[in-house]
Amino acid sequence: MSIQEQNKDFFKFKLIHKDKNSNARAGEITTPHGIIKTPVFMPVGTHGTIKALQTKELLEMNIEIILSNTYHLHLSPTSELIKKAGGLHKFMGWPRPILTDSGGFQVFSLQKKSINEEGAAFLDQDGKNIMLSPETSINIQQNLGSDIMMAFDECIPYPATRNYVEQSIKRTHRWLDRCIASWTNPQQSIFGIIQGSTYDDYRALCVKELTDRDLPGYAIGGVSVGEGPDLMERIVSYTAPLMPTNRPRYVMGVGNPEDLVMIWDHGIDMSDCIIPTKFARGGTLFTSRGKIRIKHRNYRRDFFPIDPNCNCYACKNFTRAYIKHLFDSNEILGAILATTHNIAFYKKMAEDAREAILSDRFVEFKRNFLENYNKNQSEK
RNA sequence: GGAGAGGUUCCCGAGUGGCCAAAGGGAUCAGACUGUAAAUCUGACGGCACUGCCUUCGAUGGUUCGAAUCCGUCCCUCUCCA
Repeated sequence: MSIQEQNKDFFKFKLIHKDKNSNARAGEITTPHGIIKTPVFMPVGTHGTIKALQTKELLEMNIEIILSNTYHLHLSPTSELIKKAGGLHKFMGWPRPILTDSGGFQVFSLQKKSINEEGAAFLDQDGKNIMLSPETSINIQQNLGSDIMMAFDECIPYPATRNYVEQSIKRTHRWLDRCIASWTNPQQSIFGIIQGSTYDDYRALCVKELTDRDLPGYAIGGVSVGEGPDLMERIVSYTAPLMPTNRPRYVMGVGNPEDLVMIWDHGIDMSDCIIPTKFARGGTLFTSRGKIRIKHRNYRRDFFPIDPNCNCYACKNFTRAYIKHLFDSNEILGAILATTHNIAFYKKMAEDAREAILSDRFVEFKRNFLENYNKNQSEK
């Protein structure tokens, strides 16, 4: 019996509506910790916290699901400790759904590592050896108690040769079977990850291999690894239609606001990205008129909110001049308000997209969004 | 009044004869960031007709092929003793 069949009492995806003029779709995911309306953007909380935000603020913003990370929580404080604390939800005071990445991205992003059939070996900052395998990754994620676990994969760097990609995806599929074999808790779903780099046939092969396993959800991985926006869209637009319509489709690690409307257009339901939180801490804020760099001199006497069209706490109560001042003074509240706004902006985007899809206006929504979003840039 | 220490590019602060337009911080300005080793990182930061030239290391006058660096004089700060 497949994982999907075994955990269908705990995990459901309902496709509510498909936009008539695009591939965009609106749905609903039911998990043990609550319902997620799609399309959804998942803020990233690698270390068990969305940097600069309190969980109560995320709840107030109606964030429905967050992402956390196997690798980092394994290093510290360890998944055993979190299990003792009652699981990650309880440990971090987050009652809603959590998706955990498997550590597969760290196989791509961290410098000191090696990969073999067994798994991936990392050298951590203290020079300690860290081994992550399909079994340890799933075991850690089960200790964390996330609602959605990601299969342990190799996120293939760009560019990659056909030969490398072929060897890598075969190994990732063997790893997937080992992940499935390690799975014990029907309340936790496992999503498989489609790799294949920029090669259509390998992407298609991965979709087939994964759907043969009948998993509760499927993700497109190995994008936003340096291939650029055009290739990313090509991969997503080719791969998404091959994916089952009755399962959530997740694009990992994406992206900019432009990327989000792009992937939604191609029928993607879920995505996550560090951009809104990380950019916020660097002073880049997203608005309906494009990005602004709040540290720039011209915001010194700007007494308007970050985005006049935004209803977030930061925009309702503070001016650009004040937030610039906080950044200039290196005050932590600057990062807090900036992150609050960026997360609210992404949340509103997803809500607006969903509303548009439900009334078959996604194409118009996307056009209007991009037109406004690019205005700022062209005015400069 | 006496003894001592010191004045360096926006600020702090290295530099005691050439490799010095002058280390390193800070500030400032700009950029980057896509399943987070990031409240981080990178670049610019005297001027210009810019593989070179000009101005700059308290002021001024010297020594020297060559001075922020050595010498004279002056101005100013700080510490201690009266």
